[in-house]
Amino acid sequence: MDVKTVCLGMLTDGEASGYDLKKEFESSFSHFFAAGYGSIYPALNALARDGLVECRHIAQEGKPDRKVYEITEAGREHLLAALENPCPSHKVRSEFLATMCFSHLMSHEQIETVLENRLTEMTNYLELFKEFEASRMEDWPPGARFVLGFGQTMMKTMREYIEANRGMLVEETNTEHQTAIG
Amino acid sequence: MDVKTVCLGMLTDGEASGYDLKKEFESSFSHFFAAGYGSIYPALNALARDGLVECRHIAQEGKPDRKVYEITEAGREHLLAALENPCPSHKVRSEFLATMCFSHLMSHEQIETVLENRLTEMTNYLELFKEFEASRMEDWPPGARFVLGFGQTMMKTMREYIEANRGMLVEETNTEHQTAIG
DNA sequence: CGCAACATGTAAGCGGTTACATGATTAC
DNA sequence: GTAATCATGTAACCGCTTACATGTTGCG
Repeated sequence: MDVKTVCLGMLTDGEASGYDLKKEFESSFSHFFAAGYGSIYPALNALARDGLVECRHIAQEGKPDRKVYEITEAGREHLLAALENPCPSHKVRSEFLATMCFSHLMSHEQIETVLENRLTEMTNYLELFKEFEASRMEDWPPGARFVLGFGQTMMKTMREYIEANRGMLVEETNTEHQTAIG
Repeated sequence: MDVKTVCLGMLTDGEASGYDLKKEFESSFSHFFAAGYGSIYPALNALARDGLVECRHIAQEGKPDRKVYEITEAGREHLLAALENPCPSHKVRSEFLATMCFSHLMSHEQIETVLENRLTEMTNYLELFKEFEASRMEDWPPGARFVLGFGQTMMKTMREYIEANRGMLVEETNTEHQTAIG
């Protein structure tokens, strides 16, 4: 499933511009699917070219036209076909974990910094999620609530795991870490 | 951090061939960093070209030469520099969660299938992790143990979350799911 | 005065995936 | 016989990231 298909899915919730979709990628989708303007705008153009969405231009003063996209019947069919994949992937790519694999080559200060930064990022996510909960969540489709809860649970678990196990990495007796010279 | 750097890190544990490294990507790294032969072999060639690893050819009968790589002093320095990044990323890309966002467009059977397949994949990971625990884990550096525990905790939590919350997606009263015709 | 938000796009480049190519040995 | 394991690679392709390009409005 690529950016095109996710955009199509977002448009089932109502018409939107590329700018609007970007905000959705940055908010409710941010913890599991990244996309920038460089992917979104070309994706919408391709969807329009293939007749899966229709575009309405809305003129504005001093700004480029707002281009609002609406999913078509063909688009809905295409989306439903994409959703038939029984094994959608769930991939993690973690430089963080790769770094921790080699923590015995790092100083305790370096390790602490990396862990603190990761904890901060997870706290930021949790605060973002809390904002969602504050607003009209009861209108959300069940899937969206499931996905939000999933993200919350994962972030909390990661935070707890790091807090409970950071001692493994820094409280060992080897204050003198191995260096390149070693 | 790219495949090259991770290969370099793996080689701090002792010399290895591309084939060996692939096995490591498929085992202890599988839950957070994917790499196929098409990335690994070119990566090792590039590392050798840049003097970060050295290559020994070992002749074999009826098979291509086994090419065993060893990290160099320059390689160690390069790796340590890479490990200085205080904010290594941790990215999730989940077609699974994207699919669940649109579960209100799917039949209950489809949703169940997707959930079952995801549960199976997590169970497979947990069995893989259990195998690691059975073998000489006490020799592992602390970082590797931390990362294994991290993976176990995440997989267990995901499994529990899905089992506890699948009802959100399929037990609702809307047995008649929305279709493209709707 | 400067920054954030609004709003859309292109183009180069990069990194990784997939498919292809080869071929012996061993175990079932 | 047939599949898996051992063992290395190339090349085309694809999708996404990054940097660039442009310009207004409104807030502090």
